[in-house]
Amino acid sequence: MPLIIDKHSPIPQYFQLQTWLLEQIEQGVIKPNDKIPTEEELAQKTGLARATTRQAIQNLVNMGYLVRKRRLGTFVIDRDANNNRQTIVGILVPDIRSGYAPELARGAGDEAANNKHSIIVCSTDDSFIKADFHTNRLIEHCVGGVIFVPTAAPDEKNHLLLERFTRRNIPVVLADRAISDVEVDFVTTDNFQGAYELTKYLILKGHKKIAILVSTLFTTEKQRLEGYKQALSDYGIPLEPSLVFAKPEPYLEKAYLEYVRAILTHKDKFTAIFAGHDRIAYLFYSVANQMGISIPDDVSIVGYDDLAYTNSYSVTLTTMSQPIYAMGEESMKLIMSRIRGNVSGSRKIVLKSSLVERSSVLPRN
Amino acid sequence: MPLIIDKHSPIPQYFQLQTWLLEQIEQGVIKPNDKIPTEEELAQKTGLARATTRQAIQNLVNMGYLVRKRRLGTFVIDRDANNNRQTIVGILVPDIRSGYAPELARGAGDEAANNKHSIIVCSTDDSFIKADFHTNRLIEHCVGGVIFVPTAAPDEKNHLLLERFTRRNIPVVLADRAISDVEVDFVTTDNFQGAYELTKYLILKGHKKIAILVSTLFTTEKQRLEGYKQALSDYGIPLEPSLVFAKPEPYLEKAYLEYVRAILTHKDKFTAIFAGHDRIAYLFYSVANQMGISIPDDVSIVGYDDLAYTNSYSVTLTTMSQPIYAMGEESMKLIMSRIRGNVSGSRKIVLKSSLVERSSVLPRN
DNA sequence: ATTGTTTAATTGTTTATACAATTATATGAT
DNA sequence: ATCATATAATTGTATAAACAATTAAACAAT
Repeated sequence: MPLIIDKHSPIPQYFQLQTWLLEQIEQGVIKPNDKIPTEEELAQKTGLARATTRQAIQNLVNMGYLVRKRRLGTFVIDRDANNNRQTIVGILVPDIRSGYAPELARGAGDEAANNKHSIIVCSTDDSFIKADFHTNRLIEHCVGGVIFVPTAAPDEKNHLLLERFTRRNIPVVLADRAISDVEVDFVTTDNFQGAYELTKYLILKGHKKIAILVSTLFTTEKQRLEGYKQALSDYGIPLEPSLVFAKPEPYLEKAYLEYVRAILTHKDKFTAIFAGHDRIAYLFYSVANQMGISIPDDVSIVGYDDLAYTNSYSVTLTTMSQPIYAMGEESMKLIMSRIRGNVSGSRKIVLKSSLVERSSVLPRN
Repeated sequence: MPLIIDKHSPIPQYFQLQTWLLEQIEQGVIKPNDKIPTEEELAQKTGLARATTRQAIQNLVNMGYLVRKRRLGTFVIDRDANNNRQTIVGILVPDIRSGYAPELARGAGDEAANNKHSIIVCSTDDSFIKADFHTNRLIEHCVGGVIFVPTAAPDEKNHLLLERFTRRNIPVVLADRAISDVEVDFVTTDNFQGAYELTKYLILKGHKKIAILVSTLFTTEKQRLEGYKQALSDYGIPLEPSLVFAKPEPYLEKAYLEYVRAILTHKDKFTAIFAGHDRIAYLFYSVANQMGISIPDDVSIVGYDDLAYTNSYSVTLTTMSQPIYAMGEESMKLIMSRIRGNVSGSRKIVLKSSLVERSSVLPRN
C-alpha cells in the first residue's frame, strides 16, 4: 500500500491522501489510538502543501475517524470504546402477530434489554419485497445487528438481503430457517430429530397410516418431512405417497383450510395426522369439528411448535415444544457477541425441542 | 444583527462569521432554500480572505445547515423537507407475546411502514420499572414519537413516564388505556358501550344471574364493569355483589386461574359469566373442562377482545370484537400527524367494537 | 513537594493567489 | 425546433507563507 499521490489524476490530491489514510485505518495498518504522521510530515512524504494534507485530515476528523490534539498530533479514534454505535437490533419475522414470532421477539427483546439495546420489529409477510423495504429502513437506522427469519422467496433472494447487511459489516443471525451456502450465525432447533420423535411416538402408539401436511418452502418443514420419512423407514412402515401432502407454498389460513378439508374427506385412509405446525393442527381441529369428526377418537393428531395457546383449551394438542423464547435469546446473544467485536467464523446453535404429550393422540390396536 | 468581524477578538474570525450565519438561519432571516452570499461577497463585506469565509461556510455544510452547488451558490437546507429527523416510533405494550399487543404492533408497524418509519417494540410487563427503563432507551434513540399503553402502576407514575417524553417534545399517543388528567392524544374503544351491549345480549338471552371477573387496574376494564352494571340496572336486574369479582391486580395466568376455579365452584349461583377479556374466558374454558362443566350447556360465557385464535377451535367464544389492528393504525396516524408538525390540542379517537356471536351462550328460559 | 516558567512540537487561523471543474444560460449552427 | 458550443458565475482544489494558540514536558523557583 504505497503512498503515492498522482498529481495529474482527476481525483483531487487531498482526496487521494484521505482515501489512503482511511484504508490504513480500516485495514488496521494504523490502529485505534495510534498517532498518524503530522501535517508537515505528510506534506514532505507526499510533496503536497501542508494545507492540502490538512484538508485530507480534517475531512477524516469530520467523518469521525480521527481526533486532533494540539501539540500532540492526530490520532485514530477507537470507535468501539467510544461506543458511537447504535444500540438497536432489527428483527425480521414473517408476521409479528402470528406463529412463534411474538415469542421470538420477546426472547430477543429481553436479551436486548439486558444489554441496553432495543429491537425494531419488522413483519415481512414472508415476502421478499417487504423484507427488502424493511432492510432499507434498518440500514438507514444504522442497526447494530439483525435477526433474520428468511422469507419464502428463493435462497438467492434471501442471500441478496443478507449481503446488504454483511457488506456493511452489520452482523446477522438467521433464526429458525436456514439458507443454503451462507457463512452466517444460525440458531435453530433440530426439526429432523423432533419430527422423527413425533412420528416414532405415533408409531409406538400403534399408528401405521400417518398423513402429513407441511409446506416445503422452508428448511424447517422440509426437515420435519425428512424426519417423518426416516421414522417410518426405521420402523419398517412403507411410505405411502398419497398420505404426504407437501405444499410448496407458505402457510395461508385460507389455502390450508382447503387442504385440511380435502384431507379429512378421506379420513378412512389414515389413523393419525402429522401437522406441519400447530396452526395447521388447529385448522384440523376446526374443520374436524365442522365435519363431525372427533379428535382424537376418530383421528389422532400431533402438531409442532407448542404455541402459547396450545394448552388453553378444552382440546389439547400433543406437539413438539420448541424453545422459541430461548431461540430469540440465543440469537440476540450471538448478535451481542458480534457487536462486542467477536470475529470468529459462523456459529450454529441447535436447541433441543421436547415432546409434550397431551390428549390429541389415542393408541390404536 | 450587524455583520461585524472583530479582528482582535480571541474568537476566530471564521467562527464569528459562522456564528453570524447560523443565527441568520435559525432566526429565519435567511430562510430554507434561500441562497446565501457567495464566498467572494462575504469576503468583501467582512474584509476577510475568501479562504476564511470558505471555512465558515464549509463548517455549516458539515453541520448540515447548508448545501453548496457549483456555479449556483450556497443554499440553506430545508431540514423538514430533507427529513433529517429520526424515523423511529417507540411502542410500549405490556407484553408483545400476549393479548392484543401483537395485533396492535402490526397495525402500528404497517402504518409506520407506509410512512417509511420503523417501530421499536418494548414489553413493559405492566411494570413501571421496566417501562422507565425502556423510556430511557427510546429517548436515547431519539424516537420521533411513542405509542404508550399505560402500565398497571398508579396514574402518577404513568404521568411521570409521559412527561419524560412530552418535556422533550416527543409526541405520545395513549393506546387503549387512559390516564386521568392528561392532555395527550388517545385512541381507544368504547368499553362501556361494549360491555353494556354484551351484558344486554346475555340478559336478552334470558340470563339474570351474570357473574363478572375483571381487573380494576385499568380504565378499560373498569369501564366494562360500569357498562355491565348499567345494563343490569337498565333492565331492572339488581346488582348482586357476590357475583362481581373485581380484582385490583393485573392479569396473571396463575392468579386468575385460582379465581376462575373458585368462581366455577359455585356455578349454581349464576347462569352466565362475563369475562373481563378473552384470555380470562379461555381460563374458564380450561378449568370448566377439568371440572366437567360444559360451556355453554352448564354455563354461558362471553369474552372481550376477539383475539385471533378465538375462533380457531372447536369451542368458539361469543365476544366483543375490538378493532385492535385499527387501533394500532390510528395511533400511528396521530403520531405521524404530530411529526409532520400538527400542533392542535389533544385528540381522542374512539373506535367501534362489534359483538361477534359464536356459540358460548345458550338461551335460558 | 508544589508551583511557576520556558521550550518546542503541533495543530489552529488567516491571507493571497491561481487555476480547475461544473453547469445554467445565452448564443450560434444545423 | 434541436443540438452543439461558448460564456461566465460559482464552487472546488492547490500552494506558499505567516503567525497564533495550546500544551506536554523539561526546567527552575519556592
